[in-house]
Amino acid sequence: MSEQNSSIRRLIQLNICQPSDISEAKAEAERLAAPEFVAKLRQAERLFGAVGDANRMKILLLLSKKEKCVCELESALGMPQPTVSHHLGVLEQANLVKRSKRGRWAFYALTDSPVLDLLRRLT
Amino acid sequence: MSEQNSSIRRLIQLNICQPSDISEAKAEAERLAAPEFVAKLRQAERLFGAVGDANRMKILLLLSKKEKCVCELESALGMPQPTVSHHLGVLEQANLVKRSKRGRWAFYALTDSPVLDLLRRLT
DNA sequence: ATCATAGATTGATATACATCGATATGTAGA
DNA sequence: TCTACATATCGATGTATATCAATCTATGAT
Repeated sequence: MSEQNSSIRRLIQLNICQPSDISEAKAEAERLAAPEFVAKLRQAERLFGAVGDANRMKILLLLSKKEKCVCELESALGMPQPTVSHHLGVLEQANLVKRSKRGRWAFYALTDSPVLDLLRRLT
Repeated sequence: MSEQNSSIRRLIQLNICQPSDISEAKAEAERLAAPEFVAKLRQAERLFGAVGDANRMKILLLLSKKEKCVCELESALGMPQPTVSHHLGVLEQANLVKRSKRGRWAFYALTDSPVLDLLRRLT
């Protein structure tokens, strides 16, 4: 609340920013560091981290038209099954896809996350 | 176009999916692998990768009210200056913030990216 | 019950990335 | 020009994550 470094004292002296700016930022930072908020950030990290990979984006876009099983994705993307499975796991943890097992097959379908709308806008 | 693995042949035989599904997925996958699209994916990776970090999200949220210089962020977040500078660099590369140098200070302000709207929705 | 098979998990390896001390760069004031 | 200083960059280190061969699990078919 009080320990300001010299740079900031100078910022205030030179009227580049107001003391209120500094204390407001400190207060906001405290809010961002609260355990409750940290949990939200972790979830957002998982979400953004999950889409932030080209191969997973490809998977999401492939699932846009219709749900698919692992072997379909494996074949379409030309990547080994464990790799596909791994990425699907990450996407599932982030709640971007949901799995439904039917017989031997595991079908993955998109959930309706706002992140997916954004992904489509961006690509 | 033709080399289907046995799993897929069985999927079709059992009428779990149509051959057209497979060829459509292949076509879509080819589109996703095109150099032009790969560039888009790389840019999206940079963007999602940039927001997909708790510290950088904190920075973005702190900048929401008003642009700030490095030392303000350093003080508010209690992290060393090179770390803050590094994160701001990542955010700048992703076009999420823009830098304006004023005297000795470097002020960073948010751009108006749709990702930021999403971040606010999620937190 | 046994076998074949779709997919998950494991484990090893490589690569990417966060962190942050040390140092370089550029700017302002004297 | 010299000094102080805000920020950027470098470099070393630790940690996380992608990839994929090998293996395990679970399910359906015979």
